[in-house]
Amino acid sequence: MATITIKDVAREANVSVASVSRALNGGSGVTAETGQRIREVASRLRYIPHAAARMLITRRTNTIGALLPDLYGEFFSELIRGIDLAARARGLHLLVSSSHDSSDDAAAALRAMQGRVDGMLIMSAHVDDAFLRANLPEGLPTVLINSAVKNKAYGVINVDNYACARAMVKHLLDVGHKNVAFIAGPENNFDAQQREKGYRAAMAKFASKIAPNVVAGDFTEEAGYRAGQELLAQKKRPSAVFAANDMMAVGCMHAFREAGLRMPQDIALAGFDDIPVARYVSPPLSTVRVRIVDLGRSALESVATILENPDHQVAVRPAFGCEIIVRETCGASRVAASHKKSLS
Amino acid sequence: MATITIKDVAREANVSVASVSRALNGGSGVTAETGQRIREVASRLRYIPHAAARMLITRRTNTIGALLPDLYGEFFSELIRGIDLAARARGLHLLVSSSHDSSDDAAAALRAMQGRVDGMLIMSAHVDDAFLRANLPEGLPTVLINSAVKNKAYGVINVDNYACARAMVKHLLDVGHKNVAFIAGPENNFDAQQREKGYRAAMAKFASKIAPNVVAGDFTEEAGYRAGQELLAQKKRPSAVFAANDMMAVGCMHAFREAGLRMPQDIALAGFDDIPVARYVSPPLSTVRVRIVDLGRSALESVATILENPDHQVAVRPAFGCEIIVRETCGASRVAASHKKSLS
DNA sequence: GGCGCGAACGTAAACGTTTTCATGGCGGCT
DNA sequence: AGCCGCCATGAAAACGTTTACGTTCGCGCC
Repeated sequence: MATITIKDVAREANVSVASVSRALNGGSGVTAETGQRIREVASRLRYIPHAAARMLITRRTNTIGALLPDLYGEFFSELIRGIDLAARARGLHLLVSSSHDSSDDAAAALRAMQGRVDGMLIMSAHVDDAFLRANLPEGLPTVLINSAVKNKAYGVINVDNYACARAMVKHLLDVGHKNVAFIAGPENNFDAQQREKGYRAAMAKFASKIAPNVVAGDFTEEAGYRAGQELLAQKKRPSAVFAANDMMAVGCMHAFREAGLRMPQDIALAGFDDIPVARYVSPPLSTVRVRIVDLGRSALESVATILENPDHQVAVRPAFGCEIIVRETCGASRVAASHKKSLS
Repeated sequence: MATITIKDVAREANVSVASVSRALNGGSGVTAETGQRIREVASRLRYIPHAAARMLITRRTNTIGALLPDLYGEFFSELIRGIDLAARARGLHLLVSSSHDSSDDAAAALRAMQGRVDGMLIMSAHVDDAFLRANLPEGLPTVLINSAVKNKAYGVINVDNYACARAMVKHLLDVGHKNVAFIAGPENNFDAQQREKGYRAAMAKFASKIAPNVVAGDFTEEAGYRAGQELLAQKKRPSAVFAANDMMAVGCMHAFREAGLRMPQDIALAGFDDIPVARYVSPPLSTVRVRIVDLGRSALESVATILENPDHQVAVRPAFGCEIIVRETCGASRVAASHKKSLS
């Protein structure tokens, strides 16, 4: 209970507190012999430096804050895992604040972290330039994850939604589908916007004769279900549907099956995210996978880099790649092989 | 850049630092008028108290640490969400350290948190009584999640795996299956042990003529697949199989389907956890659901309670209940209704 | 042998709060 | 009118480190 301080160690080892500090930190400035003795005493006494006192004088918390939105399960845990892994590798601590749903909520969470962190990792839909300027102390190293904000003051790491969506649409066209429709995500969602842009770009480039066919959605299974019904009701039913995320694809799948359609024979389907469920629906869903662990890891390394050399201008990390996961719903030829692989 | 301190506020408001401190914290001991003026100046100057300095003098970090193992995605994020929600409601911060796979790893993570937290939330397979005594400073409020450790010094919150497994087995017996087999989890896993005990208890009580039939597993899909094959190779094939978790149930399902068996007509199947995938496999998997968010929330409240009145003896919270989710694989009669409900 | 220099170590200031204690003023009671 | 006590306020100590700056000592070189 009686917390023991550096003074206790100093007294027990017959040295001054300064020497104890030197021995335990740098190690330079003390004899190898005394250093040894001090360390010995310290561990015998189970001395643990008072973190707050150290922070106070050092002006370093060795902690990074992570501000995350109310995230879908799988994505969240993978992201945290990546961040945490990288943080521990660098001896940094991780202060998290997740599941805030309003802008005010996020602002409060952000302010609460003030002074407890050396840098911030922020991922949130509510975050824009004004928000950051209002709630972030200037000079605090900050990296934005999946954000549309473009400001020299912040690092940004984004998934290359545009290129990935484009690639998936191209794939669908390549395997023979002409009339590819798209189920959009929430309007104000940056990921969703980029994916839609990717869809439109691919259509414009590789299927210029077909008009883009976009129906509304909001990333929920429910919306996917409705969008599926809407697409089936169209005069000219699309031959393939690309949903802006897997949840909507799953909902869409229900609508198709309800209508008695087989996939991919009657209609093809693809999603985005490769959530675990994608493998287990039947037929297994073709989708686009993002390496989320790497995203988190990279985000942390980025903020750590800024931390280490503040002069160094904020490096905008290259956007992250994804990979096309070919399962059964997209009607590609190499179905069997791909499916087996994805199960192993 | 120039961080502004309480002194700056004091000077600007023509008061002493003591008054500023009082005005910003308790509010008592200072005129309403001066208090107002001070708060005004503080917010104009965008003053934010230096957390470390406050911790140093207060000996309170207002932070609790969470030590978590390498957890399966869904479970992890739900748990964190619950913890985080409760923490923010109480104005506490959350320092997380996850995905450590060895005991040494966990010890290092634990030690690194020393002095940065007021209390700990620990969930890990590697944690036993000796480990805690060696790595945890005595007197640090600690709550263990899903742990077999019984020590008056720590709070413990467990899922009632035993009762839930027992209930599921009873359900399988109730709907007419006689010969219920069990696929076990890892031997050293506490959850797995409890679930197996629940299985054995239910069999002993409600199907005393049938010998328990347990095959080995380790919570992976792969193990479930092998266990499924093993069960099919038995002289007398079981009429129902209860897997210790959903992942193994899914693997088992693959084995059954590979053998041309239909579920539930030819053989029934049930899992544990209600991971999202359970709804999407076909046929949808009957399983046992645990309210993980509540588990996390409750764990945090528990440690916060200890924090607030240290005298109060550590309350061992009652174990958490679960619910039986009846879908299609268990062959119960009310399939349609239940399925519809679970999708809504 | 003295002088200077570097290494080992000690002293004390500084970090930004909270909190205890002292001080002064003001109002109410006798 | 005088005194007591309360309340707002200020001064200063304390929290446990790190680090700049002295001080001492030993050693090599002139």
